[in-house]
Formats: sequence, structure tokens, C-alpha cells
Amino acid sequence: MMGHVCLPVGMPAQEVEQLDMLVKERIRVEKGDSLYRHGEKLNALFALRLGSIKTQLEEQGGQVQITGFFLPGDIIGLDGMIEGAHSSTAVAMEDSEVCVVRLDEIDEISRYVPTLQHQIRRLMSKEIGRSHQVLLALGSMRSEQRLAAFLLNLSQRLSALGYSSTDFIMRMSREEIGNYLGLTLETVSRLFSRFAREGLIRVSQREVRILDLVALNELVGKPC
Amino acid sequence: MMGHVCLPVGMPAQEVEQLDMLVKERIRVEKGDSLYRHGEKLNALFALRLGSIKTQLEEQGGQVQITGFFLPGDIIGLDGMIEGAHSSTAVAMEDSEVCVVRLDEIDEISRYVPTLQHQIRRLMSKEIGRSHQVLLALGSMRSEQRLAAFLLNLSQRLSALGYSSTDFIMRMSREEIGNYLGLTLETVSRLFSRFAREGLIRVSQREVRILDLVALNELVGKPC
DNA sequence: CGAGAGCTTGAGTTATGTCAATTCGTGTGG
DNA sequence: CCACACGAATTGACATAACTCAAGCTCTCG
Repeated sequence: MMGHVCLPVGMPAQEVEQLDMLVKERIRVEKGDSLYRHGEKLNALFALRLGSIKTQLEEQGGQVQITGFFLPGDIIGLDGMIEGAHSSTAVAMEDSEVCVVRLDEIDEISRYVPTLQHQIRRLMSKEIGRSHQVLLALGSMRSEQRLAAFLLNLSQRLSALGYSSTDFIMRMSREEIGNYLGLTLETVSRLFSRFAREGLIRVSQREVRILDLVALNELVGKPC
Repeated sequence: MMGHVCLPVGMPAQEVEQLDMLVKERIRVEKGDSLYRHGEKLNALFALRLGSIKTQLEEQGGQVQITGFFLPGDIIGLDGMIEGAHSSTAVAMEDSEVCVVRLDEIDEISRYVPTLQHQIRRLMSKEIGRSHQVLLALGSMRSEQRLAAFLLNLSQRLSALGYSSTDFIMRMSREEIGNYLGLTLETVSRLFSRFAREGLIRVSQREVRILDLVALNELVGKPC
């Protein structure tokens, strides 16, 4: 069975294990290319194996809203399990590789492995929860809190993958971070500088080192 | 079979039909009471039959973020299909009535009715899409656009339920609208006044009449 | 080495928030 | 039934966080 090669390079998320047997093919996506596009009907999920991918809404009028940054082990395409069309577009932020999990395969297998359904539901439920967390950030946090929350989230997910939780490279530009957090790239840049000045982090371009985890957490949780 | 009495009063959403046979009990929730609370483990979904319900995140530090307003026919609790805990709290905004759909019932039935799984997935996928739409609003719209989008959304959903799309009562306070849209209640109030002054709507307390649907749509779609 | 994209920083503007006073509406108890 | 009281909404004056525009800097890659 070739499935296991498709597990994420880092520590495989528990939820992904059962999807292993479903994998039929792998796809490489080059930096800048899209995995799927807004409007496509595509009855499959994608398990990100390597690289990083962003998903974004593309509204009429050209405005774009990034709805998620995905790391190895994450599942992409949960918003497209509707007859009709994908509501978002998935773009590779660096050369990436995903495993394809077809929906009809899931249906087939889950006939014999009923807990697979639960896994899928859990994944979707988690995705809803993730969106709600971002809503919380955009709806009720100030810019500095948003960025702090963003950094902490990234740190946590990377450490779950076996990477350092304090030292990492951000794959996304200031503009992408700003778009995701509902800020301008200038504001994001200024905040990075300020955090560095205050000794919370060290930052050089896309390389970050977190120096004061406690302070960052306080920033997010405390005020009001 | 008592299920059918649990369909929403208005035009039943197509997605709900299949859930009909799953309904075992109905629950009344009085205004201000909660259907479930953050942290509870509750393996069920709720189909709102009558009334209106809001869901909100309650963060440590007392900050609250409303994540959704639900109308008859909507499904509530999609974010709680995880072992562990509900991430949100659901509160009735007026005396309401929901139908309970237990998860293990779904599993049982879907053994014989495989398309039921698809319905569930569609519902969850739709919920993700809904969240993303709000993200778009909070992340890249100005206050007036957010409120316009909010009104249009409400109008549309109410008309789908058989009510007037131009004349309706908002069940939520200015403060709740503001919280949901990432604005203060004062800003919301001022916007209502301004929309009225400009002839887009007529508004008195929670009663709204939409006068210029075209202008509202332009407001949302056009600028930038 | 040069060009372009990405990032930083400054100065000035503006949308939205904050604080506060007033009105409106609704429900309650005398 | 009236009057009072309380929560909700409106409106104004002012403060400020974040945006816009603009210039200059720094990587990267061809």
C-alpha cells in the first residue's frame, strides 16, 4: 500500500491516519499554481504532504480574502463538499505536494469502516472552529493582538509538526498576512518592528524568533 | 411519524428533508436561555424550527464574539461534532423551538441511506462557506458595506422562508449586530440612520423596510 | 550587476471607537 | 391606569488606531 508515503512529513495528525488507505494519487503543485479554483466542481479532499498552501475567496470586483494558511498534515478542500462549486481557490505558496482523497472513495470505504465518517465530520467541525477563531480575531481584537495570535498559532502548529516553536520561517508575505488579518501590509510591518523593539520577537524578513512567549500570550488574552 | 412536524414553519430547506426521519424529540428554549454551552459535550445537531438563535464564542477574559444568527430551517451545532467540547454557546434570542438530531441516529440511518452522509457534509461545507463570507466582510469591507451585506443576507434568508424580503423585524440588538460585524453599537446605529437619510431603508427600532435594494447591492459589490 | 519585488519607515488623513448626554420604548408596581 | 424605571437606541463631540500615499531600503534572482 502506497498510502503511507502520503502522510505528512512531520508528526502525522491523528485525524489523518484513517485517510491513509484512501489515497490513490499524489499531486505536485508548483509555487503560485492553484490546486483548485473558485467555481470548479471537484469531489475530492487534499491532504497537504509537503509545502504550504493558502485558500482565498475571490469576489467579483477583484477583492481577495485569504481564509486560511495550510501546513503539512492539514486537509484542504473541506469547503467544497457541495454539489455546485468550490467557493474558494487554493494556491501553493511554495512548491508543494498533496495527496488526493476522492469523496466517492470515502463513501465506499466508510461502508466498512464507519468511524471514517466520524473522522471526516471531526475534520469539518475543526475547520468550522478554526474559522470562528479567525472571526474572533477580526471581530474583536486590535491589530497587535491579531498578529500576536497569528504568530502563536503558527508557532504551535509548527511545533506539532516537529519543528521549533520559537524559530521559524513564515512562508507568507506581509501583504498576505495583512489580508488574512484584515490589516494593511504597512500595519503588519510596523507591528513586527514594534514587537522586535519591545523584545517580544526577533524578525528579519520572513525569519522569526519568538523571544517572549509569555508576553505574546498576555497580549492576546488579557486586555479586556 | 412525528418527524414532519419538526420541519421549519416556512419553506423547508431542501437539505433538511432527509433529517426529518431522524427527529426523536423537540426542545423549547426560552428567550435568553442556552441550547448548549461552550465546553459541553453534546453529540447532536439541532434543527431550528421556530424562533431565532445566536451562537457565540466566549473567550477567557469575558470577550464574546457572535459567530452566527440562525433562523428557522437552519442547523445549529455543526461546530460541536468533535469528541471533546462544543466551542460555542447557543442562545435563544426569542422563545424558540428546535428538533434534536442525535449523531448516533445519523450513523445508524446512514447505513441504509447513504446519501444522508452527503447531506451532512453539504451542511457542514455550507457552514464553512458561511463563515468564510463573514471573514470576507470583517477582513475587507468598510462598516457601511458590512451592514449592507448583513441586511441583504437577512432579507434573502427571510424571503426564502416565505416572509417579505423588504419588510422585516430584526431580532438582534444594535449591540449584537455590532459584535457580529466587528463594529460598535454606535457605529451600527449611525449607519442605520445614514442609510435611512439616504433613502436606502426605513428603520424604526428593529423594524426595517428596504427601499433601494439596488443601491445596497452596489454598496457591497462595487467599490474597489 | 541590475531590476523588480518585498519590506520598512515617515507624514498626514480618516474611519471608527470612546465617552457622554438625551430620547425612546416597554414593562412593572403602586 | 399612570408613572416610574430600566434597557435600548440615537446623537454629538472628541480621541485614536489604522489606512493612504510616498520615499527609500534590501533582498533575491536572472
